[in-house]
Amino acid sequence: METVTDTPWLSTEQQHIWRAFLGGTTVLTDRLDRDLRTAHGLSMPEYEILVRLSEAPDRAIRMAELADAVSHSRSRVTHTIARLEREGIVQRGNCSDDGRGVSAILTDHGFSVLEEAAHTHVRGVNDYLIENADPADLEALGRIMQQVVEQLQGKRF
Amino acid sequence: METVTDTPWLSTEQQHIWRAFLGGTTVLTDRLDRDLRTAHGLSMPEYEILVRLSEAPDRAIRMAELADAVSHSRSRVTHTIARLEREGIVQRGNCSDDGRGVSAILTDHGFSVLEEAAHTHVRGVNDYLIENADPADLEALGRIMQQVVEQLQGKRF
DNA sequence: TCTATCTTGTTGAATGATCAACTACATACT
DNA sequence: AGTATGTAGTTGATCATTCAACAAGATAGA
Repeated sequence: METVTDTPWLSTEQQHIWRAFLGGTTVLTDRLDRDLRTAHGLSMPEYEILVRLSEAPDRAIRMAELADAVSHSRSRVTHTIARLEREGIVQRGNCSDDGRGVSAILTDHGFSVLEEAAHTHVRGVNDYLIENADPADLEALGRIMQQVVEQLQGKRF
Repeated sequence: METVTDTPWLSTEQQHIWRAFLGGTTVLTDRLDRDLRTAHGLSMPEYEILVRLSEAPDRAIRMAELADAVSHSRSRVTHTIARLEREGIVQRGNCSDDGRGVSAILTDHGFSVLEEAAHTHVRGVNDYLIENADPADLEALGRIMQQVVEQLQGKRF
């Protein structure tokens, strides 16, 4: 007899979907990461950060806000920004309103690195994912992942 | 004028889908990984390996084959199996037919660890992903990711 | 004001992943 | 047989991520 605490095992079909998802995300992110690295010396998480900065007013975002935007820990963002700073791609600045605050700012050099990297990345997303998928299926993908984000975003436990 | 080498920039809608995908996979895998870690001391990549082993004849798979199955590098699998071996979850064995071959074998203890972890993992997949998605959308997800796997699988360059 | 508590961001150690170099066995060719 | 090339797996160094601990400023309440 079933109780509410029983584990709801996946159907065969659901297992196939889940494995395709796992395998697909792995090979896709690996490939996009590799393309960016070899052509521009940028990892995908780094690229994501630069994209956010490039879109922000003054190309600057506070560390905590940036961490939330890309769903990384604060510590991770600190380390990543430190690396990017060493390469002259971003710089740090203080916040006027909050004495604790630190902003990451995209430099001009960083912006041009990003502009070049964007070609590689967008071409990859297009070729590996979008090009081979039915547009209706892509919309379904968007709906599902949007739902996942809204459900889990920010919830650590 | 456009040429064949121009970068095909994404439409606004495609950008939304892509960002939802990135954010969704990040929070989903983070959450599933955290659940497994806190409850069973296993990472998700480790869990994936144990699942493959549990389904194989004699609960054993050769290192290279295992690496391919989970899309990890050989080196990574070597290190991961070394860790799992230290914990008594897998053990190594030689291949009868190939002098170079090494098999990873799931131990009885490893199997029972996996059995328990499976409850946590499957519940997570169900609650975070499957439960909140339209079944037709899930099928679309499966189609897309299957396509991605087939296109990129094994291609390093 | 004084205190307690929360938030921000950083630090350094420990863990895990990547990369290049290497050993050993297998396969193919002469 | 002998040689060359390919494949399996490991190793250790380097790099990135996580985690716990911390310092400093913000906020709220007595």
